[in-house]
Amino acid sequence: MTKHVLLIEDDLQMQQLISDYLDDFGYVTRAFANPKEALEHFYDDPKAYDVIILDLMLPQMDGFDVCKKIKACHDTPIIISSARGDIGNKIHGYELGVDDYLAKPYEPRELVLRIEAILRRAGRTESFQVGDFTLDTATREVTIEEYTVSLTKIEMDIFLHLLQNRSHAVSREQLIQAASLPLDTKNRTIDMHISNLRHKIGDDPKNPKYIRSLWGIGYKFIG
Amino acid sequence: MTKHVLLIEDDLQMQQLISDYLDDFGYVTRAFANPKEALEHFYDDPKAYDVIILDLMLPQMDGFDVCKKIKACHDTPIIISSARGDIGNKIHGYELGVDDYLAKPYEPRELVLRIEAILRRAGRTESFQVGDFTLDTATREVTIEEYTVSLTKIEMDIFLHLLQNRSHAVSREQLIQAASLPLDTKNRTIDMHISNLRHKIGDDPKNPKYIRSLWGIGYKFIG
DNA sequence: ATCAATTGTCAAGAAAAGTTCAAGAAGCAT
DNA sequence: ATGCTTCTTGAACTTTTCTTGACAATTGAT
Repeated sequence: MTKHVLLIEDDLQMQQLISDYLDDFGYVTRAFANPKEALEHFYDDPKAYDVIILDLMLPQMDGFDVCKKIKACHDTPIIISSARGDIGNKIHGYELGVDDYLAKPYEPRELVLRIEAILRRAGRTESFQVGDFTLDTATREVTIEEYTVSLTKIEMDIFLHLLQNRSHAVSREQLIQAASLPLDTKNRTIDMHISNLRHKIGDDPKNPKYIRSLWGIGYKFIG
Repeated sequence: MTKHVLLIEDDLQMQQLISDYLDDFGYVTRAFANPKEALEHFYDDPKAYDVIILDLMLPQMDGFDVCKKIKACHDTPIIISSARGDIGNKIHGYELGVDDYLAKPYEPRELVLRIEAILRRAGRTESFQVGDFTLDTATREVTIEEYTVSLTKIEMDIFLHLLQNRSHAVSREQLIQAASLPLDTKNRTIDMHISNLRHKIGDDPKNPKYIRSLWGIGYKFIG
């Protein structure tokens, strides 16, 4: 299931950078420089976004006000992205129900990690369907035609990443990242997880219905 | 397709380490310790490199200046590699259109991941059309009129090179280079790849629709 | 027409990448 | 601790891809 990010950031270059980066990780980002517009858009469908990234330094409106208004309407996770100088306001942020905090400048990768952490935290009891599968990220159970199996954490992470990029090639490196494994993890390890995963969802590598091996490239979920 | 990396790094040991590591992943790295020389080389052919890795702490020139000059000339992705102490300058970097950051010391593996992410972002040319064909370089699949075949890496490299030079003669030596094969590869090997390729795309050497043999010269893609 | 050079394809074996086993390590719950 | 599950990885095994010699077919030159 593709995750949607609402980005409220007035620095257009920063906006672009983050959008592109998140894009690489399979997120769909909608960005606004103007908080009023962002809020208007948010009100249209408060459940549309999985996480909101909010810059505190905004024109027209105080970032805290934006935060309050969002939280008053729907409990979408918020990550505050603010200049280092505003760090003093950190506590303040948490009081508003902010879920995480990043001081600029930060590494785009760091942001992705935070988002993932929050989504994992927030992704309670949420079960959704993709193709033949019904996945429950909370219990890590996958149901396929009346038949339910439980995946391990790593298997679930890998499965989700394959699903998020279905009909696209996914390298082992990407999967290592997606499952937050150490960077020096061997390829064999991924193969093994794929093997176990295939076994659990009843797939056959020689004649794959779901996960296809791409020689010298990685794997792909057949969409 | 081999990716080229321009490495600007004054620590020679670091330079060697990174070069070697990237080499393992199939990148061709050109390294400079001196930013002026690097820039001169860059100006020679600004499109020659797919990504530039730039150390901020350089002799003779400020890293930011290098960055600006590069970006002013051509929008090659830049990854800044800086000592942890310089992190404070990060925001400055973003303003310069830097694409990603790495704080030293870092794992070479991490660098490879960043490069791949950036190339993925930059190389969104993933799927494109040429004549009757739709090629997907990510999955190495070629579609021709509803019919899809997957090529091997070498076949894809050869096919791309033929396509890039369509209606021009291409020698076997060129194809050997294009597919990064050893220089002493026999001609028969290329013929065989061509044969397999023809078979996959449904071409007949005696009556070629796509790949024509040029006696004593090589092959050419009929445009 | 004859001949040498070049090309097409087969088939065999080498090399590379993928799959799985199995054993031990690491993590977790009781 | 103890037992259970999960994770990791080398090694064995399988499959795919690559390479190349062999030989027939084709081409161009004489």
